[in-house]
Amino acid sequence: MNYPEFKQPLNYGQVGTDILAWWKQNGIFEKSVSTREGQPTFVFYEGPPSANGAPGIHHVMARTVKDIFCRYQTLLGKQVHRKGGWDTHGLPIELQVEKELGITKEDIGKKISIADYNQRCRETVMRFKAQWDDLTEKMGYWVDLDDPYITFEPEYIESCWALLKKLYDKGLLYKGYTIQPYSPAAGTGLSSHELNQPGTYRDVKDTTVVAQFRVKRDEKSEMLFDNVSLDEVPLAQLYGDDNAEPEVFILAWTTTPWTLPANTALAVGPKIPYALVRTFNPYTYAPIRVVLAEALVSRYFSEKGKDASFEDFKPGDKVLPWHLEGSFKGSDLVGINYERLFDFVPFEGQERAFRVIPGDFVTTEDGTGIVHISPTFGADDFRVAQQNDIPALMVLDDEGKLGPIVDRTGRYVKQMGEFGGRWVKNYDGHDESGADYKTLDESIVIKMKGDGTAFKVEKYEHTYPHCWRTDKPVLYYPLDSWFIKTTAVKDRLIELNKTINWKPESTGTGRFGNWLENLVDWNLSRSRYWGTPLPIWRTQDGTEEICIGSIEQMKQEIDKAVAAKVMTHNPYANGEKVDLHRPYVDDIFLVSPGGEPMYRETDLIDVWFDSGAMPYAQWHYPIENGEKFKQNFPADFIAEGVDQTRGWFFTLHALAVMLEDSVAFKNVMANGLVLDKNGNKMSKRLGNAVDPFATISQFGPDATRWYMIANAQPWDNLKFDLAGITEVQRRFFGTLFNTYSFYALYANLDGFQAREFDRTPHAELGELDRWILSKLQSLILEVRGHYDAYDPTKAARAIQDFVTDQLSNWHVRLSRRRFWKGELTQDKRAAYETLQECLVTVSQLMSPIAPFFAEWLYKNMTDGMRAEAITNNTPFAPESVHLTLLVQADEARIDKALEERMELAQRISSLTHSLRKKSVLKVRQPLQRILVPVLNDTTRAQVGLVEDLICAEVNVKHVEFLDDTSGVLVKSVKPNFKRLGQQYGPKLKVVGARIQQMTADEISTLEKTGQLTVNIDGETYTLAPDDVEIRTDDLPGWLVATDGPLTVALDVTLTDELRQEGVARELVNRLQNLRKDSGLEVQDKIRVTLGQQPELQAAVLSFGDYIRTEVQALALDFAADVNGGSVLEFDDYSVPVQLSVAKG
RNA sequence: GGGCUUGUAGCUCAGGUGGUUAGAGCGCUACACUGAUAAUGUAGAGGUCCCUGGUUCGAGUCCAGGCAGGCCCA
Repeated sequence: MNYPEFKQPLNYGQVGTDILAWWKQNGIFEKSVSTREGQPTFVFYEGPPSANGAPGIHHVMARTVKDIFCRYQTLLGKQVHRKGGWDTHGLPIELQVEKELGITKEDIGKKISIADYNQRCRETVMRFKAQWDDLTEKMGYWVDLDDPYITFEPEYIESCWALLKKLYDKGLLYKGYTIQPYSPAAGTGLSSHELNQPGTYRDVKDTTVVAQFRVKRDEKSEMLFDNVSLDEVPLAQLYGDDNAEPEVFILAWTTTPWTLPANTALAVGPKIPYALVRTFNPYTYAPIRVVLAEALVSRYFSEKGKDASFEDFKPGDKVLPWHLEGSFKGSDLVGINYERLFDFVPFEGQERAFRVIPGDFVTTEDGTGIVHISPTFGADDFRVAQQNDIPALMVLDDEGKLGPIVDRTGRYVKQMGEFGGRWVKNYDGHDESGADYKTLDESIVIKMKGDGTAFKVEKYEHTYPHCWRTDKPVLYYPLDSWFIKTTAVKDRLIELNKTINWKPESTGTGRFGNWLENLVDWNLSRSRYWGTPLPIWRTQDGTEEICIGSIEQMKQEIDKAVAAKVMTHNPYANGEKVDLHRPYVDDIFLVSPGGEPMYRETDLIDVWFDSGAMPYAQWHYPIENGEKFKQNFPADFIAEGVDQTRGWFFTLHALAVMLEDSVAFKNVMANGLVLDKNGNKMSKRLGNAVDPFATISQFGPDATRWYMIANAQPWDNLKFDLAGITEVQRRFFGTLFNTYSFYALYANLDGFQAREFDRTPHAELGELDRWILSKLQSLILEVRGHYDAYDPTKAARAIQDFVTDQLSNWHVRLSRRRFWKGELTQDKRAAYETLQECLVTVSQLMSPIAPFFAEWLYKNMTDGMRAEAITNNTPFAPESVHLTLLVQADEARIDKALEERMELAQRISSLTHSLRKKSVLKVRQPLQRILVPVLNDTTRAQVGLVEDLICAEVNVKHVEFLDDTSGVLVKSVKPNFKRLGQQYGPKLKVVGARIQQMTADEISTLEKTGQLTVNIDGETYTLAPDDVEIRTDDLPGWLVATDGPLTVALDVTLTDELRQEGVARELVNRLQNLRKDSGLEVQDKIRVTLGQQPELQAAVLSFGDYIRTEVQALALDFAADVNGGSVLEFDDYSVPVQLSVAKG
């Protein structure tokens, strides 16, 4: 047996495990890399997963995408190394350990030593490694698991240090501050995780104020002044001076009045409309004009006061008269200068501050639509201030350091005049019960009321975060942080990003591009324990510091420190193993050039630095392996979830640009999410998570992968439905399996073994074979194109369509008779060769997506020719499809005309089936002819070439063409709107209507003379043949079916001969069923005896040979009494039958 | 709130540069076909192409504004 045969249905899960075992035994993955030694490389970076949780089905998705392109490039002959990696640091691991130990961050270093704690983290982080490795294998993801990079290893951390030092030496690493949640009572910063603890957000009642910021009149703000409505004479009188104009104020609301002295800017929404309103201050009754969002005017001004008399207004009146004087877009207001509200402390940045700036976070939900910005007390404020070059208001403390106007205990600094030393909130628990007690906020607004800078003061209840330990309100406060100055290379980041091929493109230009446009410096600091420590040591006063770039350098510095008696001894003096984690690095003290001791800055760095450093650190570069690094940088391809856009994708890009002035990757695919079948996020809690292991073992890895890729583009979210896998399995894999089984069954019967080169010359092949081979070449071109463009979905769909619709359902179906009959003729040989070529090529094309099944198919198809191939070193010499070189399309074999006429054959067949159905004539009943109207010779010739195929498919004797000369064609005409529209524009309607009314004579004139002049409403139009589409969709007296320009009529006349042939076919069908039911093998010969029945006997008389050949009967007789056999059921009668196997 | 993205049949998805009658598969119904077939064929039912405006002779497609879902960021 040349080709293995399998029982239906195939167990696809078993195929997966069998092939996997075979791969392992034969080291196929290793060979897929080693056999490409010396070839051009395709560099792939594995984004390291974290093994502290079990893998989910979405990991199958992400890794399938990675695998596809690595395998594809291997098929193209490139060498693709795939070093695996593990991401091992970070907050999720720490939180998991805290949870398991039942401790909080506060307990670390107290209840548990940092050393023990980090040891726990180290053990926890690889907990699910075995499961991950298992999934990797079972899903067929080829990645090198034997030598992965692990981010907690000393070499890896050392590389990170070396890179940090490079950045430091370039001046890109600096200490600054960010605004973070801070608990003054506890004296500590709070992580967002701590802030998300239940109960931290509580309702509080605060004193709020709408503050008035006085606009400076200058060129920029002139528009707010020059459109005073001068016709309102009484106003001028009211101010007592014809030239006097009320001052203009910008209104801004705050729930934290104590931040107002730190105000340095006001933010408006660029697209928001704003209003200029004339009115009075409700506390001082001074005439004023104010700016606020148009949408919020009604919140501050009553309907009653609208355009009310300004003359009649008296101090003390409840209703403020107001008048709308102008409106502006936020963008018009940007750049306006205003006066500082409080000036307790000197401020050097004066001239750059106190400006109106745009802010993307501004809304008209509450307040005034204008946001007060104090860069030292709000994260948004800080960011937007930085982007607009607005300085923060800082004061010098006793030690000469700059700081905010609030100290770390939560009090105003003493320079704050009458408010100096006061608590911003009640952080010390002082007594608030006195009748005269005023909070700082209250004191401030009272002062503002007097100054005429408060427009509205009210108590307001809102939710505000509180420290989970002290129950005191959180302060957003500037805290020290180390930064990488990514803004310094912003332009280069943007420029190089434009050279990256993003899939989908919008993620690169939109999500990532916009992020780069609004870049702020990368905050590296994390106050945690399990991670890469910041390698910076500083003196107490911060004037001297050193950045360590290697273990060697650290040891040398330690020696210096020992010499200077800063350290007692060098713990690594005798070659002890170095652990660069805390607490060990914290116990190292260095000495400054000035002789001062230096202490390590206690921060860890952002784990994203770890993963972004992977192109370098995976090789322990730049400490060593410079050559290896060069060969593997940058990556040709990476792929991760779209959620990595500002994570891994960014850190890779940022580090590559800063360190190498290069991109880190040339092609990147950002894949979407895997949702449940209802479009909801999968989660263990909801119980809708799909278990990848169960899925793979039930459906096999190939159907799972194929479904995920074929169903939706990888960058779209996938609604994961197991029913979809079943469908893929049945429709695609089932069909492909059946096609193979069919081939194997008959090839084995004939003892046929395909050979690589001894084949029927292409020119000698029949239409059907040349057609499918032409389609196959087209498919190769198409699929290669899709893979090259990183579009695996289109590749999968094209392969699927070819296999099910073209190969199985047309080529094989129409070729069946060629396989059934007799000897191994030249035509039969050609049929085998053609099918063999299609199947092997499909196995190659599909192998990146369905690696196991493709392997199964390839091996079944080619194992029999392997020995010869190896001897001659020909394309099928490799034992695995994944070691082959992807076949090139032979474009000489693409015959578009042939593909077109086969499509005509398919459509005509379909129409004929439809007509049979309408006439209730089963396909088994032969009919004389079908009629096909043709209006040009090309179509006629095309259809003529496939006439035999059509006849066989729809069981008619011939195709008859009807042309103009037949005189029976009825033509109709349809306007060609595209052409007519371009030509006639608005007149298309009347022209189109006129065309649809064309008479047969007019059509004929147009056809013969090439033009037709028509008159519509007195205007003359000359029509050309291209302006219309002429078709014949009616044949009087015939039942017709049409499909676009194609029309088919069926001659339903039945002659006696046709009837008899129909009966003969029925008989064949019954006998074949009987053979099958009796369990006979395909090649068994039989003898048949039938009961006497006139119609059958007549049919056998005429078609005996045909029947005997079909059912492989040596004898076919009638007898009066047939007993003990079966009964054949026909439409109107039953006939007993006796069937026996003919020996010999 | 911002950026990006998705919205077409019960479900999953196609629908270059606008062209009048919007398709496929699955599912459903009916009939047929079947010596490779858990396949296949034919027919039927099933659509406010998310909504509202606009541009145009003509909009699923282009523009503007919304609505709803998703991701990331605040």
